[in-house]
Amino acid sequence: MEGYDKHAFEPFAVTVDLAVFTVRAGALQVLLIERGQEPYAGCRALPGGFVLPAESAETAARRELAEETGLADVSGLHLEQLRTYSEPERDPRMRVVSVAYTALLPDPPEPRGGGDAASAHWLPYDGLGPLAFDHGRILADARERIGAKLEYTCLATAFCPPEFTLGELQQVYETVWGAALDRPNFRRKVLATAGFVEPVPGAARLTGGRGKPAALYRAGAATGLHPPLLRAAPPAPGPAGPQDSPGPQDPAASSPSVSTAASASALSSSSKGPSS
Amino acid sequence: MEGYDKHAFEPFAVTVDLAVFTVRAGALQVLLIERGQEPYAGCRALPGGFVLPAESAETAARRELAEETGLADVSGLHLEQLRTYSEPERDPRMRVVSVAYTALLPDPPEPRGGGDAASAHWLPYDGLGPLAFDHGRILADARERIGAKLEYTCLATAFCPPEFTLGELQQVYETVWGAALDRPNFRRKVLATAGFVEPVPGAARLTGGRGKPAALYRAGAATGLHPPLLRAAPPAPGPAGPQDSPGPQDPAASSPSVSTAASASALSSSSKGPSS
DNA sequence: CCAAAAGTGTTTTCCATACACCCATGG
DNA sequence: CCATGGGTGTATGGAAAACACTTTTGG
Repeated sequence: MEGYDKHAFEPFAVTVDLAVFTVRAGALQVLLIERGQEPYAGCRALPGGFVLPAESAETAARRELAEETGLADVSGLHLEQLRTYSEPERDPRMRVVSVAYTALLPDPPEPRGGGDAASAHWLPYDGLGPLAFDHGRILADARERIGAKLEYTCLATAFCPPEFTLGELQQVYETVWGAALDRPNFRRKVLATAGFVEPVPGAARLTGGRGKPAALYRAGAATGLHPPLLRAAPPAPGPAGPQDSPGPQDPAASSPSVSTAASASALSSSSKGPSS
Repeated sequence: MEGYDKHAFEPFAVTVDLAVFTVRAGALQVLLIERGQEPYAGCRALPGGFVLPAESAETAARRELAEETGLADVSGLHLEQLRTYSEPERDPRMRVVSVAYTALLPDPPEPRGGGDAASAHWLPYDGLGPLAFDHGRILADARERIGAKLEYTCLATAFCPPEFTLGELQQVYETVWGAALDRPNFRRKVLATAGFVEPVPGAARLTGGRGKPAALYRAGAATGLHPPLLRAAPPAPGPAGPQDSPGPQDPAASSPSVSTAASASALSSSSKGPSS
């Protein structure tokens, strides 16, 4: 195993797959493309592409993110490695090892990308049908991780524009967790955590309609939340599980290795009413 | 990017690297090999090897784990994907993308592997010198993850033999976190968390010497800890950071992409007194 | 004036901490 | 009988959940 030989191994293709999320219209939405080519033609799939010889997977992911979203500047967006998927049969054509990334965007991104031939669409996460390859599992893994990271990191601000109200931040939590939070307590918790958010010197802003204008905040310098902001009890280990949050789709299944054991509980939109 | 062509890309080698930890003699120890070949010859490195054409990275990691530890049965050991390292220059010879895994072993594993030519050794994590390639960073990432996961998962039992005492479990926490815990409170917390540990019907056991015999426990079915078992405040965000836990070595650096902003705080062994 | 959303205050409950203390064993 | 480690009990402080209440806007 120490003897390197460029031809001792079959060529592996290395790609990146992107699970790009945003919160809009009170729903968690995902950026998906529709495949044209044959393996899974017509199916929805995660955006992605090859890692070029001179770039890291991280660089490739950010490049693809720019191409697929059509955004000019993606340097400020949250992009984070999820994990790597390497099952030998995950692509029927050849051996493809894919490094999956999760990206988080604030609400107002361009609805569809323009860089590529395959058009990308924002679709609500709940009620998605099966995806191409093992992308359903990748997406489910990404979604689970986001929900978990909201508990103990300041990640939620990545879903918000540069300046936001605490109400918007709370909506991010409520949308991702699928549970209502007590506003006074949420407020206290966020403000008590040093470096989570910081007030903007400017004045207050209307919320778009009736209601008292809300103060504006910026994301702070902190990345971790100590102590964490806990939700009820998502990982119901075994019995007696009154499921709450939308356990949305369970497309290309496979059992997660770490296993939260809490599988889907279809209570969102029972059948798929997607493109409306 | 949709047009597949087996020759459109330069061949990537895909490998696995293993960060294998154990707790022995009150210290966190790591399994390392000493390189014979030239790039970084004589340097310590993580065990690892190529992913074979027909296997997944996970399978390759478990195979390497068996080879390097010399253990006959590694099926019960905790093995978990850490992340993938893909910087173009991480191996001077060619393009190597490496999927890193973290493995946790109970105390009494064979001290060194026998499968491979390169002999593996257990070495205390604190006070290590620089490692080959970017393995120093990989190891640091793995170590950080372990410390964090002890807080909100039942991972600690992976460091323990099939049957263990609460004192042993507590020692795992204290060793990994580098902080003393209050025994009565630790005990209550662990026993109050359903599914963390379960008592063994058999009788009590001596602790090896003086002291009251301790009850034996087994790992339970739960994977997550709700609520978590928090330590003091590891990620000091920016200013005014009275560092506590040993920020051990910071070998082959590079700035982490996700960045906890809290970089190493050399207070363990001030300078590097490595190979002693 | 009413609805809706922001923001403040208060009470209650629970949990983590910090101890004091008893039990069982080896020397 | 004393040191050592296992195990139990208990008081106290602080934070989180629950909820009543005021403020400020638009219709």
